[in-house]
Amino acid sequence: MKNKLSINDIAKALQVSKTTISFILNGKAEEKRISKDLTERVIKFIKENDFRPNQLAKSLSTGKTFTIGLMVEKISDYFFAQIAYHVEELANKSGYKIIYCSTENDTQKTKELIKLFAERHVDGFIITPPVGIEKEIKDLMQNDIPVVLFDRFFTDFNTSYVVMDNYESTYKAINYLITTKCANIAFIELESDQNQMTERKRGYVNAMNENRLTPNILRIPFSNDKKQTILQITSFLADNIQLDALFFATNYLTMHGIKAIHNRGLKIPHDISIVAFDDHDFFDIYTPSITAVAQPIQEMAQQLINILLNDISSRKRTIQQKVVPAKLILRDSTIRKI
Amino acid sequence: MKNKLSINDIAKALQVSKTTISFILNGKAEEKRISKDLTERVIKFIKENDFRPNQLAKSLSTGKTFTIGLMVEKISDYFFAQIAYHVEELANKSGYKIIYCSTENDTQKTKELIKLFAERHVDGFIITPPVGIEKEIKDLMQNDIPVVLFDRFFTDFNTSYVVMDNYESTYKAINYLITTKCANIAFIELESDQNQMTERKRGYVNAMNENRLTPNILRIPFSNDKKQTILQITSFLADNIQLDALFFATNYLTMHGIKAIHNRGLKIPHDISIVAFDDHDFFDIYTPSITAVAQPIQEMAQQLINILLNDISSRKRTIQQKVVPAKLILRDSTIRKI
DNA sequence: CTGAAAGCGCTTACAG
DNA sequence: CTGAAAGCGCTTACAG
Repeated sequence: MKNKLSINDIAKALQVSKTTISFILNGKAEEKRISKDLTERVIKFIKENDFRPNQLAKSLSTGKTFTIGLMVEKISDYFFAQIAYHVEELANKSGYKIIYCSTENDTQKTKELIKLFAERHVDGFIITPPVGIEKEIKDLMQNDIPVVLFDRFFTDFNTSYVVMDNYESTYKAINYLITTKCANIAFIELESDQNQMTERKRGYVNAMNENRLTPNILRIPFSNDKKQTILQITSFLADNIQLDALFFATNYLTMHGIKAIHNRGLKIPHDISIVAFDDHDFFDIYTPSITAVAQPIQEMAQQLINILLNDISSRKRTIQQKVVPAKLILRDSTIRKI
Repeated sequence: MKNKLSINDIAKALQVSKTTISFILNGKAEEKRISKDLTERVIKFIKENDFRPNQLAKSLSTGKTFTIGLMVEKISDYFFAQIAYHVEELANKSGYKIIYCSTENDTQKTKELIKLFAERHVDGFIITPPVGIEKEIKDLMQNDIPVVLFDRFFTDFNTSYVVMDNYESTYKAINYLITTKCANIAFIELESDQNQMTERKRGYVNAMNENRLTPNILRIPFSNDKKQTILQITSFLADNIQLDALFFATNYLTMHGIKAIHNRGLKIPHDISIVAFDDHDFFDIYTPSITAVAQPIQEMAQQLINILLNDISSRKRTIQQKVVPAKLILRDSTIRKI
């Protein structure tokens, strides 16, 4: 920005002190009892010259940047991309901008990114935490920087968060499958000990046990690529020909699982029913359409922003925890058997 | 950030001037011939106290924020979400952070957002421009702020950009359909006069004409919701039963088109072949898998960052324009007819 | 009703 | 080899 106007230039041009300009700029003209006449002259000048105060200078002196740090596992994933969209839209309304990054669920990378965002003095953080960053989160909180976790949280200490009801929604979905006469239901998940995953599994296992059915769990390593995952699910299906339903713990697993089901020449839902965790555009279009446990994305975004902005603007930090219910969207991939 | 260390505190604690601290911090110790002994003492102190300079202050005095403004049509769209992922990853390597927003292709909103980003002194812009923001782009350039457009550009004035070869890739895809003996090929597009769309259409029309086939174009209003789009395509199919292939100009149109094809009870590819512009995870999984014109997303992101960072770091602005070739990914939705 | 001055936390030209 | 001082462009407590 070369030769851009500053508050000083205006002060000089108008022969007024910059204090006065600043007050007017910040809508404190009345409060500071600046004369109407002067106020109007200044406003006119500002409009005519399209003056925009330098936000960096403003931030440096007020300590507020009106920037939120959004740290998600991977911005391009359907779920996170949707969250990013809604969070930005809502933040915008309150004058906040979003700076984002993908953690890739990498602990070390995330620690560094938190520091980088803190250096830039973001006003608050929205984070899907990988394991092992408890200390960094605590540091932020001790430094009085608002943080709200989402998608998952730490069970061993208290933070604000917005998560889905992973246990309940999975539990219900499995029970639904059972009402359709499925009995051999497998649970396909990522190898992860984060609570969003363990809760889904707990919902599955409890639903199965309560119905005197035997849980059957396939764990896919994180390091797998697409092809490996498809192969692994394919051979799992070959080894478990009794299966009549699959519950996929993430939407990407569902995508790969569908390929595997094809490889085995099985028909959905006739030979095997499937339910996906996390909805996706795709599931509605696919033939047959796919039953899914849908996260209420817009509501989650709204909660995240509410909690965060509220925390930013209030003087004392509060802990707020929201567990939002999911919605089981019934489609054609689950059908009554026999 | 309460009671955080500043360069002043360090200067006091170590009984050195802050000038010296600043030099050491910026790796200018040797250049400024600071004694090794002092340098080490300072570095040690910084490490021990985990001192991180306030980037706001730094930016205010240097004029550099190491922030890039990414303005896309909609961050949650598959294509833009992928671009966002790669752009951030690449920018990160050079110490840049990304601040993003969705323009929704709204001219007025975009103008305002450009100003908001400029106020924050982003070092450069990556923009998918809606129509009518030529003046704002020119202003940025005149103020010596690097801008690179992508996905589309303005034909009436010179800017840096990275776009796909929309004409050529569509032209080739249509010709491919013709080699599979399709003759009644319709082109389904969004009502848009932006060049990425008009170029795709030009590729279609030329390929048809050169083969003495009659173009048949369906334009979907921007304002349509999902349901309306599906209905519109469904009735188009009913009115044009001679069609043996559809080319969809965007991946969302493809999704809706597939539903419409289902509604009509047509089988892909037996009754009708389809080709999508823009690839999507979904297309590979769908049965039948969908032939698509794939944008080389990672390459585009790389070009965007190369051009922008190069422009940021060089003193004189350059105009760089890259037209990257697309790849026609043949899958099961296009099959030789008869 | 309005302004001079200090401060936010850095950088850097200049001086010795 | 090192430092005092001015400056980046704002805000705000204080004074009159």
